[in-house]
Amino acid sequence: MHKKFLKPYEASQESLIYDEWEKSGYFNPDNLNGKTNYCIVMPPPNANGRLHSGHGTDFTLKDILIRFHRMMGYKTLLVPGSDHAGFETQGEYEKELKKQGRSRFGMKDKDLYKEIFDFVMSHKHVMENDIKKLGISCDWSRNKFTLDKDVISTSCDTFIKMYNDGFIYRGKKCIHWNPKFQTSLSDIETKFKDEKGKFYYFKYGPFTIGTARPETKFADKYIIVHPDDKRYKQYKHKQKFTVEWINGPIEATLLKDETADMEMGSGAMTITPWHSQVDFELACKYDLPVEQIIDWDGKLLPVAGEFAGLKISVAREKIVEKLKTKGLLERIDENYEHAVRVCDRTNIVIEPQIKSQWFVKMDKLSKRTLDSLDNKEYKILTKTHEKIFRHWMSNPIDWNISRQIIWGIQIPAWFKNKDTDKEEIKISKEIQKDGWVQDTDTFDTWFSSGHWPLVTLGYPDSKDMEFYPTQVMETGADLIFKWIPRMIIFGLYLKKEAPFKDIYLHGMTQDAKGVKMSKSKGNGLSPLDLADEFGTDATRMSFVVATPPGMNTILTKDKVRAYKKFSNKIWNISRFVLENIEGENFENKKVSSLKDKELLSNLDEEVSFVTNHIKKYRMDLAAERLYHYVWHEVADKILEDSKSIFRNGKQEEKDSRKQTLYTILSTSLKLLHPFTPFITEIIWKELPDGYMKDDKLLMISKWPEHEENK
RNA sequence: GGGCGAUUAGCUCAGUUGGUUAGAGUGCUUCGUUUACACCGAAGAUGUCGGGGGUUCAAAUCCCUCAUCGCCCACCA
Repeated sequence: MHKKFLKPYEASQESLIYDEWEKSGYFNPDNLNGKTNYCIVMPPPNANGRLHSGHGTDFTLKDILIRFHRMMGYKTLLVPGSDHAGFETQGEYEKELKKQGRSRFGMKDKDLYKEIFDFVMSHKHVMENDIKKLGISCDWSRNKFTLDKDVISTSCDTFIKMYNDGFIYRGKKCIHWNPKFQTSLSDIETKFKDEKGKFYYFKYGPFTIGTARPETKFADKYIIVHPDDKRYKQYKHKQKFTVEWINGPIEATLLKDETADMEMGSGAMTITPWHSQVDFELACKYDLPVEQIIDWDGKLLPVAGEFAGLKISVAREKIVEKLKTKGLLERIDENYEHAVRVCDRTNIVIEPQIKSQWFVKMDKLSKRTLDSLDNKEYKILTKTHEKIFRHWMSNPIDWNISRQIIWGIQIPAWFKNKDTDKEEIKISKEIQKDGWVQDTDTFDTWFSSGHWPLVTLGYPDSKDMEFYPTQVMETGADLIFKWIPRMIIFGLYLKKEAPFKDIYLHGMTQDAKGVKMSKSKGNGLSPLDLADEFGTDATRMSFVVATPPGMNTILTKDKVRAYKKFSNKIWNISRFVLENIEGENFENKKVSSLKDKELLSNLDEEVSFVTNHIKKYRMDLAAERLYHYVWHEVADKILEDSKSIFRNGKQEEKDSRKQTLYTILSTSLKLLHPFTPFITEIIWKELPDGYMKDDKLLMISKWPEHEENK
């Protein structure tokens, strides 16, 4: 009797195995004998966060592919890494600062960067332990962080190369400016606040225009009405008018555009492109001049005439007063409710301003990406996603890569007389003296993470570049137009080759109500909690089964619980088989019974099915098939049948069956290993040496032989 | 506003290119403890495959339409 197997299965035994795998060195391809490379790069999770169920699905699928190919004899590499997660982490750290009664405003950028860096480094191991807990067989000796020196250096090199090749230019964009703290803010650093205010109606030539911000209107020269608005039918698009305005007569032009809201006020509005996102877009559409009215401190510029230098809050009433005197004020709506954009943390009202930002020209790069797809240099596995991808890439707009945060890679651009007519630019990674000031903006996170397959493999000259291009990029479907195109673009641009051969996108993980799991909704199921409660193997199974490529999956505890029972089943099958083959020597015996030959032939079919489906990225179907084979065939039928043979059969029948059971068990363990690595490795230790046990570690034992196209 | 997808047993979902009697898990009913396992086994009940129309010898599967839900992107659509 096997003493150890008298105990029931407990998932807690899993924790001992990962160390053993890691110490064996076989996560590192340098220690594998295979000739053909098989490499997958893991999308980097937030270094400062925990893994969520999306990562669970993500990493489990990759690990299945890696473990399968390792057993198939490939030289496999799964590269781990972590992301600095710009916005999110800076926000987290600001909360931390708040607890200490401090604020990022007033801090030097460099000091803040250093503090966040140390903060993240001290938390990174938590997320990494999460990956280990899920049993992911990645090579930790190649671990990467998105702010490692070489990543920064490579991203900057690409920026410089693209600038010199004419792919990068400086263009204007409307940003959120905090005038008190003299900084621009990202979208998520701002929020809307409902406010009750006044809405003014002024005479503007033959029109009545409505506005909540009279102080911005000095240089407004364009009136917008809806093309279908019957009130303005008699006027023509681009018709000119001379109108009396705040500081005397000006020439105004009428534009008919659908942006105008007929329901709002009089249906006519004037635009102030420098201080409004929507107006700026209109100005770009019609190629209108844009003029700054309010300076960076929130005071009026000389264009305001007698009001120049006044704070906008003071100026407003005075301007209304003047217009009233001139007889241009029609009426004031006192109860105007609207949402004002304010700084998320300081509640300071945001002043939209136009600032120059860096853009990447996308037309040629996108076209090249599509050409490469047409030439089948890489494949997108699901047709739906290929359609979305093609559509997106066929209509590229230029990519704004400037971000107004500190926690990122600072753009290697230097200025003299920035944002003036005399602006001078120098692009360089080196520190510049003589009055040159570096751009305070950082790269959009996708700019640096677009280099991920390159930098994780040590681009440009590391030996690891032999793993480039990688085999497959497997990630959440939401990244089809964020990350995937960027990686392909940079791969093609720098290395003349797409960074992966296949693109496999899994869906989003949803809760029981079909809502996407996310931190903000608080409906997530932590894969770590699930692993604690039901075991990692069960959790992995639940991530895989019923998760076909591209489809959303719903994760519930009931599902995981079902696979915990499955783990128990595997354990007890093994217990039964091991107890019955105890002390047998299989070397010279053959399977003699016809029934047993049939069982082994059925087993071959399982091997073929599982193998071929993993190759086709249908891990979901492979896992489901294994589940049914192991439970309802092996346990329910074969084991039950064996009991009567062992009780009443002839010696020859018994021997034949024992041999058959051992073959079925060892083969099943191999087939199951990529899906449920822990329990299979634990049981593998108990198999008698020799015969089917070709290596001490199941992880690197040989995948069962199979027929190719069954 | 635009795009994409889903709708199959009480619940959560499979169903690969159309092809016998539509399948799993979970839940439910009855029975059962014999060489692993009660985290078990055996047997069973449950479905107008969202509604309507079309193509076909044949539709859960292909086409059209309506309804409901979800996801993504919002100067790209």
